[in-house]
Amino acid sequence: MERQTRQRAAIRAAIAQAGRPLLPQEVLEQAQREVPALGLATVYRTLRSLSEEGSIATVQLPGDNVRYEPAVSPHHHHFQCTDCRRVFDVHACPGDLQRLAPEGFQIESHELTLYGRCRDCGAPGRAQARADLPPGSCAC
Amino acid sequence: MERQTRQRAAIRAAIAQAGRPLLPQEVLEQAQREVPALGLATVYRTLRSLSEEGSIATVQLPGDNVRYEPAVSPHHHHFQCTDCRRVFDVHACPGDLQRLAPEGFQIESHELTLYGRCRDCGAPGRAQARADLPPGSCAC
DNA sequence: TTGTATGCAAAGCGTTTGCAGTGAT
DNA sequence: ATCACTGCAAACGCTTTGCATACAA
Repeated sequence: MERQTRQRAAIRAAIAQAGRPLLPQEVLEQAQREVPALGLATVYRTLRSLSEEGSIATVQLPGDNVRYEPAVSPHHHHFQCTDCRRVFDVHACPGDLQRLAPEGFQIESHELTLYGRCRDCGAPGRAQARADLPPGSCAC
Repeated sequence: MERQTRQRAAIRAAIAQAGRPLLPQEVLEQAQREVPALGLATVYRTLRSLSEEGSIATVQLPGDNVRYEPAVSPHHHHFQCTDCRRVFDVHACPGDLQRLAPEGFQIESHELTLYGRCRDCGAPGRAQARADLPPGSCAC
């Protein structure tokens, strides 16, 4: 059975209070304010077990490391800022994606990631967007 | 300037003839049938330069390693079979995604990945889907 | 007391880089 | 003859694992 430890509580709290999906390293830094001796291996082990028990959800963005967020929202997508790289929840969904599938392909689920400028970073100016994010710009 | 080598030709050919996005390791194995002494580092370096010059495109699926495909289609998405893990192009796009963004967020591009059963694998039966793919099933 | 959880360090895995030798121009 | 390209091995960043210790239960 699971044991209640200071480390586990700190990790839970870090994710619950972040307001956005966190990288394991970010979870570590946040949780260390509570438990300074906390190790990264413990963070990874705890994130895995919390994820398996359904307490937290993984956020997988194309070409980026896994992030974790509270497992509250039923279905949503994500927005990543091309400038500050932070990730935000998007509580909307295009819906009806089965129509996009080729003949004979049955869709069970989907992942959508939006890229652009977040509210803080504003429109692209002298500080241009990092070039190492997915292109995919289209007029759709 | 760029030089034409057997290695580069073999790598180009591997991607051009694959018919689906390939992992670097798959590119290596295919290209080694032409140039047995080919090294993985050369594959990575060549994939990068071909990608930068626009000859090939990167395919980044959430939580999976980068794949490469010919840079032909202008804008499309991908379908990954939850059974055989293969990736297929989807030449369709939901479009008009700006409406999904929160106030103040400007969308520049997007990535969409569809998951389900490909034509070959059919509906889920006794051979159940691998559990290590993104969930995200919804009624949208 | 018992055994899970922890911290540290080492190992894995995919990818990148340093360097000397190879080969296209 | 140049100098970009190649192969090998070492280095890297992120994640996982081995092992002895710490601490909930």
